[in-house]
Amino acid sequence: MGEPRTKNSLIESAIRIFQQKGFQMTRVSDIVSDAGVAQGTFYNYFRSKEEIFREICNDFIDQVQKKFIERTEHLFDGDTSDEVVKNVHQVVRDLFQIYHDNLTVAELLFREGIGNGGIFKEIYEGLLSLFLELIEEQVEKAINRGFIHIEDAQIGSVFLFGLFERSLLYFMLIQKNTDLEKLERVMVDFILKGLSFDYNFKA
Amino acid sequence: MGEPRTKNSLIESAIRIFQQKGFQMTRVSDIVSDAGVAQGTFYNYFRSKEEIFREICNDFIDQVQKKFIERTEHLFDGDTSDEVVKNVHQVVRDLFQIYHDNLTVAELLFREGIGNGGIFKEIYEGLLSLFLELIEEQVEKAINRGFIHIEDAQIGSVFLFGLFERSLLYFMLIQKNTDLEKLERVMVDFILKGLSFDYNFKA
Amino acid sequence: MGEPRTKNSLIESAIRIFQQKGFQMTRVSDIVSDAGVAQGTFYNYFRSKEEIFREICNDFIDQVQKKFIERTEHLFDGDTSDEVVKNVHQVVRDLFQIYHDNLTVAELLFREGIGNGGIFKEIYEGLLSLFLELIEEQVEKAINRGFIHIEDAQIGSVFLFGLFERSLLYFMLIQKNTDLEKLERVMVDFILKGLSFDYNFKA
Amino acid sequence: MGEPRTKNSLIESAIRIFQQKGFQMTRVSDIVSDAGVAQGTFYNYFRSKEEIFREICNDFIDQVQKKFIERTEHLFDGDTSDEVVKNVHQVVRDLFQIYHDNLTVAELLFREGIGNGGIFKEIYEGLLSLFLELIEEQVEKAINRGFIHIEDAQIGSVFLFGLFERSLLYFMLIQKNTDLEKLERVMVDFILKGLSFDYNFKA
DNA sequence: AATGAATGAGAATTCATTCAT
DNA sequence: CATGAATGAATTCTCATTCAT
Repeated sequence: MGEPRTKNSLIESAIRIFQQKGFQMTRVSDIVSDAGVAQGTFYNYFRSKEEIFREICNDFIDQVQKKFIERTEHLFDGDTSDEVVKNVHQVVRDLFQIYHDNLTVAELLFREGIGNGGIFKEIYEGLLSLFLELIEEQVEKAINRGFIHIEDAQIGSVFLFGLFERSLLYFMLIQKNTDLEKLERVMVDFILKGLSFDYNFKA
Repeated sequence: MGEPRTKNSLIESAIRIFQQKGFQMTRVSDIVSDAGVAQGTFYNYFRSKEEIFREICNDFIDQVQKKFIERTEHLFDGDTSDEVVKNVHQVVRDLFQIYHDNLTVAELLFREGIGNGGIFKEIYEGLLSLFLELIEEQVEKAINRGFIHIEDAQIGSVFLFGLFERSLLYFMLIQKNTDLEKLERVMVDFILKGLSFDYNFKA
Repeated sequence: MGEPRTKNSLIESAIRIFQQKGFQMTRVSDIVSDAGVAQGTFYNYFRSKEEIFREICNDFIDQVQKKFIERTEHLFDGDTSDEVVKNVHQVVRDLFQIYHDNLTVAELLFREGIGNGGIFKEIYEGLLSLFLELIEEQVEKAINRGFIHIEDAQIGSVFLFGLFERSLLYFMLIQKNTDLEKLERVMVDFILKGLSFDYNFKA
Repeated sequence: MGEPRTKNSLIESAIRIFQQKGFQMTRVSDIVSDAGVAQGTFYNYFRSKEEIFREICNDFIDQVQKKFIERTEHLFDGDTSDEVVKNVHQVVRDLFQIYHDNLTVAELLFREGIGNGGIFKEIYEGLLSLFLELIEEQVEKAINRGFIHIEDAQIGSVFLFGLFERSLLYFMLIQKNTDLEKLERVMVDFILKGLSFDYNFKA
């Protein structure tokens, strides 16, 4: 009873190997030998290689989705420009945190989702649309409230998302020594200016 | 002089199938049957499945690389803000054009490059670094000339690249009916404002 | 004294599943899950999957064998044709009964014994020879006593056996609603006439 | 071109091994090593182990079915008892021939069709029903014409079929040295008498 | 006796690549 | 150059059996 040790160690190994070699190139034999169990043991816990991948992603997806919705709702909240700026900072910081806490899986999902021929494209693209919609909604609200100006809210959302996702992964995965506080500061500044934010706005 | 018909038809088929199924999922037999030649014929022209992929990408990479260098060099050229704006527009438009002309291969390289476990990660990441360096150089120059302001040139470059690449692929591949002129306009505006461009600048 | 409950429940489950899926396709895990015990428990009672099958068959075989010998010995007993006819009826009825009482196992053994590649072929073919010998012996005796006439006793025995076994299984398994009394009547009539039985015989 | 040598040798090997070990116990590796080709070669010709089995059976089934229909139609043809007897002989001889010519496959299909858990049960049982129907039809016709007497035509057909199939397989496969002409003679005699055939019949 | 996690040999199938014609 | 049959290494997944608790 309560023997998820084997299962956990399979999951940990799987994450590690998936990240190194990608889903397709990862062999079940790689996972089990990394986990130090027999080939058959794998199939006591997962029906297939795909299933363990889904199981790995699902936690992350649920969490990210929930937090993203939660945070993004308040992206441009505030009655004065100062409050709004503070809020944007807060949201960006929170999203940084989510990614940071789940960096490995985030990368995994990102790569497999973008990568061709994947069964995971659909998962990833589902998330992507959701995020874009949420962002667009906030951008539109802010446009209506009159303190940001951009010709097309949807285009703006794609800019925000691309800028955010790409740089996060770049600075968290490739250029790892980056000062995240600075990144946040520069990002918020860039975004707000890009959106022609009215820094003197008062409700 | 013109490549033999057979080789071209293999390349065309390969591009089509790679794009549909991705590199890993594409079988040499898919390519040859699409091209209407025998299995063995493939190996008269390409040493391996990988080689045809590289050959497909190389043209695109060479071209993109050359044009990117060429164009980017003039990103912020100009003695007045009007001239600079015009130039940025020009560069963005040219890059749009390159992507547009090579959309299929661009997507291919993008997906395989991002996708995990690729032999193509290295190709893609090489390009990425090159582009980031080139952009950073221009951004730095513009900062020094005093008409844009951003705390960190490298971070800014990553923003520019992420924003540009992500939205291009989004609007060219997923939301295909987008008005590209509008996209260009909104993008240039967003970028320049995001970079605190001095719209009244005069050399 | 009574077998332990667990063993019996394993045997019952095994019979059910073997009949549904056949020996090869039945997994030990099917049996144990049907019986509601753990995988390991199976091996406290049976050394292997094969062993439980043998054990299931053995009871039936012993019984059938014993009764078959017992009955067949008296197949054509009797001093008048009436007595002989009555006896043949009795034997046929008894054999019907044995099959009827053990229909599931009879089918199991029949199918696995006929079916190729079986370890059970040998068991089944052993039974088959025994039966054929016993029948032949009786047929020969009857020929010698002069009230049936057939050119070759062995061939006749195979006819009797084929006719009997095939129709029993057909009418008990496939066309289940058949009137068994009628079947008996028609069968005895067919057999005796086929064997040129002398209906006016008197010792 | 015209290289069915490999395919034929695979089929021959498959028949041999299937017969020895049965479908389930036969490994594709057994077949290819018997045929002297590589494992992969098998899959150039057959999609699966099941497919080669079906392909093997189909020829036989088609042939048997066609001839069985053809022959059985004339089972009790004739205007005098002599003619009818001659015809029955002819039909039995023809069916013997069909089985004899395809003995290996006939056995294969018989065993796999009877055997439990098979995908081939359905094929076999389809054939069985067809045959039973055809025989029954003839028996009924003969009853109506008044020269055979049996209480139930269906039961009689099952007797005929069981007797025929079982003894053929017994004497062709197990007791191989049997005199087939004698078998035919004894069988026709047994059948006709069993059916209370009127040996003095005239239309 | 009962448990059920762990085992690992073995099976089917795929597919890039070779090579004789 | 073109062909396409042959190859066989590699991979996923199954399941009877074992054994420590």
